[in-house]
Amino acid sequence: MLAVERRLKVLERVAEDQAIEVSTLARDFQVSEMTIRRDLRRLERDGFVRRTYGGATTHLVRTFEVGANARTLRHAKEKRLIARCAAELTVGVRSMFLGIGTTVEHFARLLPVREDLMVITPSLAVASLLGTRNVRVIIAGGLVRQDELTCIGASAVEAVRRYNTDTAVIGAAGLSARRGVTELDDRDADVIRGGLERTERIIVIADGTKFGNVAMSTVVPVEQVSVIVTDASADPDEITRIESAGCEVVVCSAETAATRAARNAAREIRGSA
Amino acid sequence: MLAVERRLKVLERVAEDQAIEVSTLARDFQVSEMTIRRDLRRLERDGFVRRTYGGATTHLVRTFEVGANARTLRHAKEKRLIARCAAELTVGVRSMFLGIGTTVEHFARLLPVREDLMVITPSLAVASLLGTRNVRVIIAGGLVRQDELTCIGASAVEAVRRYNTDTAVIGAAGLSARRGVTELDDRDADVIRGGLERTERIIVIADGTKFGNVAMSTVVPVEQVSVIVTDASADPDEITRIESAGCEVVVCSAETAATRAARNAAREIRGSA
DNA sequence: AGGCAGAGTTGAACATAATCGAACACCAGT
DNA sequence: ACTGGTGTTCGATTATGTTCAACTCTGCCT
Repeated sequence: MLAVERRLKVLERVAEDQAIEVSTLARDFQVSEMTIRRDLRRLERDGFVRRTYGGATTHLVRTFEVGANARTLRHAKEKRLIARCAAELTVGVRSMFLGIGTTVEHFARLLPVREDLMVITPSLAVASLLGTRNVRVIIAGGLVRQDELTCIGASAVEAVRRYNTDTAVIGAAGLSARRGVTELDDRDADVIRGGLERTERIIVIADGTKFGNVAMSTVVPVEQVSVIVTDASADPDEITRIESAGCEVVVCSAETAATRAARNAAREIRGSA
Repeated sequence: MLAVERRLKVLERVAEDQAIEVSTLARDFQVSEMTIRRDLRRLERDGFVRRTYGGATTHLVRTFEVGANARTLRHAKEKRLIARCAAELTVGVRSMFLGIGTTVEHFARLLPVREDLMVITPSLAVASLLGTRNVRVIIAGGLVRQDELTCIGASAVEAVRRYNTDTAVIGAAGLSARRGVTELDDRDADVIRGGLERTERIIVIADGTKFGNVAMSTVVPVEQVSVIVTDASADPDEITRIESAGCEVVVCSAETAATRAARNAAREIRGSA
């Protein structure tokens, strides 16, 4: 195989899988890992892929798939689990505000696509994810935050405040009964707060490690949150405190997800018959 | 077998397989590799194939079914060349409007990063590309067009019209003296037109295949365009017509790009010394 | 939390293999 | 003898593989 041909195929694989390992490519193309690294370096130089430790990801969709970076990888299993549970809570919702962060991105990936669904978000990653599928997406607009690729600033806040939504699904850097839902970046917090202004129901999705954390900016107190979806690793005491503040907490487990998946599959089969 | 006959068959093989090795051809035609190289060199000179290390590929690279990435790869070499030339025209520019399309994405990839640069764009891809680097990016906002991931609609138009820019760099689906810069989607055209409203200089980047094309929506007549950057494959007659309308046309060639690269390298070496 | 060890990954440097093109020799047909 | 095509040789270039010290990540231990 020609070198150029291989490079093209490597790019094809990266684009297909969103993220791929050097070792896998080396095995599949029957060349040394060093060669793959050189190919990837070249593709990166030309801006086609993004190099990561041990592999590469597509440039645009950096956060789409597990393996993109350490943060996305972290608790990916839990996040997917949570995202799947949360997706079931939004059946029938017509308009949604989606926040930012890897958990929300997982949610966006697992959201069943419906043509009549309208989504507004300040996250470029979420917008890209849903925009390529059959969902009407509105992106906030405004200044793009460098590391997270989220829209921030006055015009972003103004944009998200214009829309009335049935449900908002947001992530959280910290989650506690005392300080509520907190974010690390106050500019992000401003925008999310704006998105929550005209929504009927707030769903927070956060893995267990976020419980008890307090980040700098409070987005919303738990009293205003309808449901928090998390996994079994969440601190039970904090859950109790949050629940006593009047906020429902749903703890997902692998079994319930599996059960639900089976049920959904059965429903689909019935539906298509 | 006659030499001309063999050359024809070589071309056939290249077209058939998209990419093929010199060694394979030499074996199949029972001639030395040197002869095949001479054949390929000749075919390349005449524009039929593209020579690569160890073989040759079709000029149109490959037809991938990878969605957006396939399109990005088409004429990628020309687009990179054009993008690199255009990047040199924007040295010192402080604020820029960037349009949509793969050529503009290439431009965004190859744009030298400067912290004092401000970019406004309706393209999620461009925003993602530059947002991860050290550039201040403003994304238009509004409805996200499904297949292209561009911001469209009234609020997107409104957003891009708010900013004053030194230079606008846009692509084109079609480019002709009669109909000017044209786009396929009128909603995209509306947004781009908005972005051009408050700019001092309009640069159009388009590979040669766009010359003479007319797409549905006219974005801007050539009279208002400052510079068009293209490659050597552009129709010379159309270039003449456009130039007589008062618009400068820069035709990039690999040599000038190579020369420039060498010059830049020399400058860097001198600079770092 | 934080430090540490070990496994895995990286890129530089060097070695090897494949490929390239220039130059020259050869051959057939004119 | 001239021309166009071809094969061969050889130094230069390019691609690839290997080794190794440095680095990164992860999980374990405190």
